[in-house]
Amino acid sequence: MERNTRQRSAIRDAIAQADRPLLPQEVLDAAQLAVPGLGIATVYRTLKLLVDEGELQAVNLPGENARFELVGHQHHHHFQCRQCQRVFDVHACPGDLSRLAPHGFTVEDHDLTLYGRCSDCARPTRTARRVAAKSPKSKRQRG
Amino acid sequence: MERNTRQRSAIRDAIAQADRPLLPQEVLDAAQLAVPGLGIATVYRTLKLLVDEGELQAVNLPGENARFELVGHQHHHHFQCRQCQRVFDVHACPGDLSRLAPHGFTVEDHDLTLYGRCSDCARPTRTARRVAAKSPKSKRQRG
DNA sequence: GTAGCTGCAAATTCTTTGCAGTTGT
DNA sequence: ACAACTGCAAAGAATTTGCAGCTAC
Repeated sequence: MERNTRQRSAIRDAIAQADRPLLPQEVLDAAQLAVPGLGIATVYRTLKLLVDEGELQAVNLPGENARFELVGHQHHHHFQCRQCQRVFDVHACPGDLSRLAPHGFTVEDHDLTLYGRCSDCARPTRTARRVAAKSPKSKRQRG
Repeated sequence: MERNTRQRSAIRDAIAQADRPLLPQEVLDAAQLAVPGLGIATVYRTLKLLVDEGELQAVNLPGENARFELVGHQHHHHFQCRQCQRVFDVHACPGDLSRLAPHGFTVEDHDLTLYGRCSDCARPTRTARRVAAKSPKSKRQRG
């Protein structure tokens, strides 16, 4: 049976209180405020467990490490700001995309990621653009 | 100035002759047929170089390692078969998706991946479903 | 001849796993 | 009690990098 430990609560809380999907390292940083000794291995183990239970879902953006968020809303997509690199939920969906697939292919699902500027970074020239730097930079493609 | 080596030609050819985006390891396997001593480091270095030159583009699917293909066609998307795991190009596009973004957000681009069954694997009950297994299985999420 | 390229191996980064000790229930 | 959980460190996998030798041009 699943236990209720300080570590697990801290990890749950960190994700529940975030307004966007978090990287495992971000989860660790946040959860360590409550449980200083928390290790990254526990974070990974707990994330996997909570995903398997259906409490969390992984958000995999191209060229980025997996992020995690509460399931809450069913089908939705994501938006990544090209300036601050943060990822936001998009609760809209283009709908049925079966027509896009080649003949003979069956479409069961889809993933969509929008790229651009978030409202904080979109401001033209007025306010100095703040670079949030909440998410560590990635190292792979699409940089 | 860029040189024309056996290794580089083999890597170019491997990708040019593939009918789908290839993983670095798949590029290595294919290119080693022409240049047996080829090392994986050279493949990575060459892929990065060719991407920077605009000759190749990286195809990043959620939870999968990056694949590489010729640029050729501009904007297109991808389809991954949930049975054989192979990835195919989709030359259709849903078009402008700005409307999906939250207020204040600016959409500059998008990535779309369709999931389902490819024409080989879609067959209902008739032909036995062949599991291609051309692409090594990944280990991360969405498995 | 020399700068670019290559293979090898070591280094990095992200994630998983083995193990012994800790802790919910 | 006892299995689940945890931290640590080692193991793995994917990718990058240092370096000395090779090779196009």
